[in-house]
Amino acid sequence: MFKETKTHEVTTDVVIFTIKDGKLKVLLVKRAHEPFKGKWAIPGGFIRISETIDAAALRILKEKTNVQNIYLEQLYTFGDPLRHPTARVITCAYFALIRSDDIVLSFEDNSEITEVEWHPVYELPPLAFDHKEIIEYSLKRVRERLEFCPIAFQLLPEKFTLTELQKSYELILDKKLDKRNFRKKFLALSILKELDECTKSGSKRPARLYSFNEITLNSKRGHFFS
Amino acid sequence: MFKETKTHEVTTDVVIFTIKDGKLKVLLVKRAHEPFKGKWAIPGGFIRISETIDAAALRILKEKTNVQNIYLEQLYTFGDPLRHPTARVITCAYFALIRSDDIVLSFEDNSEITEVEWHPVYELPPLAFDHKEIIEYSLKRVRERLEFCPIAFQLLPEKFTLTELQKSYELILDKKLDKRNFRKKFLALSILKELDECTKSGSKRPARLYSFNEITLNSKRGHFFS
DNA sequence: TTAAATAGTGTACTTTGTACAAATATATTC
DNA sequence: GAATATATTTGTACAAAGTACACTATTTAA
Repeated sequence: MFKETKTHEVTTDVVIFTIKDGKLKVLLVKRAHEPFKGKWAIPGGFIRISETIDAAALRILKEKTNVQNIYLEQLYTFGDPLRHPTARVITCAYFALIRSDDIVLSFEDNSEITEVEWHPVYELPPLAFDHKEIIEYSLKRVRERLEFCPIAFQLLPEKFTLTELQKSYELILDKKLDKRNFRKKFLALSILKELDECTKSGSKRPARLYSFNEITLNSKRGHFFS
Repeated sequence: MFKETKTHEVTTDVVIFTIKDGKLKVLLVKRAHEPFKGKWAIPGGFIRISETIDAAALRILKEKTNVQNIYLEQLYTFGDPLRHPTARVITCAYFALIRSDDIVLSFEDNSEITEVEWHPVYELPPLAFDHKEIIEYSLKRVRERLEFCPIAFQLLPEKFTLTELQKSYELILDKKLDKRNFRKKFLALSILKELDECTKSGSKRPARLYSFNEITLNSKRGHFFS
């Protein structure tokens, strides 16, 4: 069925989420070579022999987006012997949340890849390997996190309106939320700092701007205050 | 610092919990060889080239305890380059919950190990590698699962009293719970089947026996009804 | 029969979540 | 500058879930 190799190869793949053009999107790269040449895939690469897995995931992230200091959490390790058609490759998957503003996607002269692009997570193209499963699982995890911890702020600019915050929740949970209840809950949490500024009205009534108070995140679990 | 190898080695280690003698315990094995010769460790082994990671974890579990069909969940993948003193070994850790009755621990003529024993999780000996961290993290995970899903039944015999059930929660959470509230909550969940039997009074007033209704567990997340 | 041990039970209060509709502030346009 | 369109903002009543808390009942053993 597949070529036996002496050892496993170990990679890390990173599902990178952002909100862009009013949609929840993931970063995909188009593969230059077989297997799955020309297919879209989530960015990934081999873990180097002297680097931690976290460091490898961060390196992959940085190669493609040039961002650091963002929410990055280990998701799950996928190791079906048949997930790669020609070798035994175990991948330790991560997911990340970033703000898409001022991010310039890049290849870094990487001949492995012919394109890098944001794709709406609810309208994905056919994907290489088991990457569809990995994205679905990371979406599930992000939703779970959202229940306990306002990680959505990783997707928002420094200053944001309550409507923008709610919109990010709705995009991730893929359902409408009640405006009054959403505000009540968030204001009760006292993790929002009400600013003296308002939107300079791109349209209609200006909205109050908020920022997040400092939050200590434990990336291994994603709870408040570790 | 450590010998460079061409590739990573990939293992799986399994934290196996049980309740025995009124204590929450984990299964440890004593290592026969270096590194960490003579030190206690959680059972583990290399993932074979054609087996899934789940299958490898299950194999390790079966080698030591001869049980199957129990709750086994992937925990986290630990990959610090310094976690193993002489090689680069990435380990995909799992945890399992089993009933300790009628379990015969075994080596299977394994020269890697000189002893197999249950150890109270709150009084651990010095452990090999990063196994202390792995056990601590799995304890944290078991506690999280307990909030959503009655996985504690994996630790109990087929028929049990509410006091026994509560005791298992108290051992895992490491705190006392209120008897009335505990009972109210569980009976409201309607996942318990009240039996017509009582304990044949090993002591004092006999207690009603219960069993669990069939529950569909999704081991990747551990929620009710997948 | 009495004492000791464990099993079993209910109520008031607090907190959290949910359903739901009207008034307000600005920009645009006529 | 008046009217209109659009997005912002606000509160209350009800339901559900969690928490604190103390006494009675049944059995065994002395």
